[in-house]
Amino acid sequence: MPNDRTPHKDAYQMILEAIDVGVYRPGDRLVESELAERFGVSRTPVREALQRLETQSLLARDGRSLIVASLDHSQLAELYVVRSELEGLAARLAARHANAEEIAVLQEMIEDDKSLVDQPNLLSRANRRFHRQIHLASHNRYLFQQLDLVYRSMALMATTSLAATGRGETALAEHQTIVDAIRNRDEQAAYEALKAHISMAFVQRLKTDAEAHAAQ
Amino acid sequence: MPNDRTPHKDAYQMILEAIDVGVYRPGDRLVESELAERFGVSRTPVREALQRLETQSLLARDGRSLIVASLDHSQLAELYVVRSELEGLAARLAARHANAEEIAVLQEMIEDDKSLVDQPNLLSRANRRFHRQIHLASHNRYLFQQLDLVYRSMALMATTSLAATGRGETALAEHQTIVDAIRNRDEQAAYEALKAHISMAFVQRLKTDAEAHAAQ
DNA sequence: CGGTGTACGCTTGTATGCAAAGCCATCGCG
DNA sequence: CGCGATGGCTTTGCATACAAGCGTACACCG
Repeated sequence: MPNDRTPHKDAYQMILEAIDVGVYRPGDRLVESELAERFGVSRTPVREALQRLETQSLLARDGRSLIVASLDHSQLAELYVVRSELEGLAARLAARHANAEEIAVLQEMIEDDKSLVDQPNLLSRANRRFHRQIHLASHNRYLFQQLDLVYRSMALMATTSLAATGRGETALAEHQTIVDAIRNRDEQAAYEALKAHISMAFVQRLKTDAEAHAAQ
Repeated sequence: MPNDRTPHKDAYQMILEAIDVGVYRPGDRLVESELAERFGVSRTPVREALQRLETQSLLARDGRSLIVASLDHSQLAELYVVRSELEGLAARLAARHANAEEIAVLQEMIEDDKSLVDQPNLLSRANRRFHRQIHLASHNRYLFQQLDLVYRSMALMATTSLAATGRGETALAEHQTIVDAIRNRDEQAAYEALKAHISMAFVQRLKTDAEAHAAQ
């Protein structure tokens, strides 16, 4: 366990990270006293963290206790529909509202990320940063918040879909298309480019999941 | 001790309702011990409820304490942009996925609501039910959840925009247009009709707020 | 007279104890 | 031999006690 002696960021952050990293996987049961001991705090902050995670649908109730939520196929599809629309909206608004500095940052991110195409995990993190920057550039805090929720739910998916060979390069090219559209203030093009990007990611995920399922 | 007879639904529900009804108004500070006494429970469940409400942005931090969040003009505008897009998506998906029974319910709601046009408060509740039914008819639980969040935030707006004279009738006519589009499986028409409906509601709200502001 | 420091009180954050409710296992009876 | 009921253990939910931080007000000193 990394940073154990750190002045306890927050029970919430720690549990969230544990789920994100995969210490706890969908379906696992979370016991308050167990988590309390693991993180060296009492049950109270753990309880509060668990309830917050429950309201965000990262945890679900199984009888009386809480388990890590899991996404079945239809839930995955539903999530992508919502994500697609929200990301599209973010792109549209970013094309309308982003300032020159924000666009510059987006462009720099693409340049920087080119060196990461062979490291799926790092690329995945960079990818999140890129999308997050677009969300911010929309200058709409509700949209940002809703997209944050979507990304939290995506933490329940085990693997990154960027691990597939060639996906990294393709994704970066798509990112470039999106940034170009934003720079040109072409809202419709930005909207469509981002929706297409998400669609590609979804296709990739379905393929990856199918392979993982076949491998079992 | 007020409200002692209620079989303690939940601290969460009770505080939410108190905000909804207007017992606590935007900007009001919420003190744990005070709420605990008012609702006849200890601080622990109150704390948990407050944190849940905070994650939903109904409460905001002011230094160390929590206050009821308030919506300034730009936040209102941002919220409506997101709401508009999500409701539009819900209409589109409802046109695609709603079954005959759900459409029948929507139609019945319109008929029933015709008797309420002169009672803004009742009409407001009925209006929520109608929209909620569309959200359900989308058969997308993430969309439903996100829209639920949006409606929670709207609880921070004091008055209903349906109180304006004639707005009730107009709104019901718009509802009919939406249901017709859904019945005809015309996704684009449903999308546009709902977006137009939300746009009208937004215009009405801006007018209402302007009047309220002038009256001060 | 004004500014700064200190002390007190209010409020939040955390820990722990206690009660109630499931769940599982085992035992008894059909 | 199987099914059901009962008892104990595990775990959650709530209450309360305790500690720590922040703001404020008052007093003292410059």
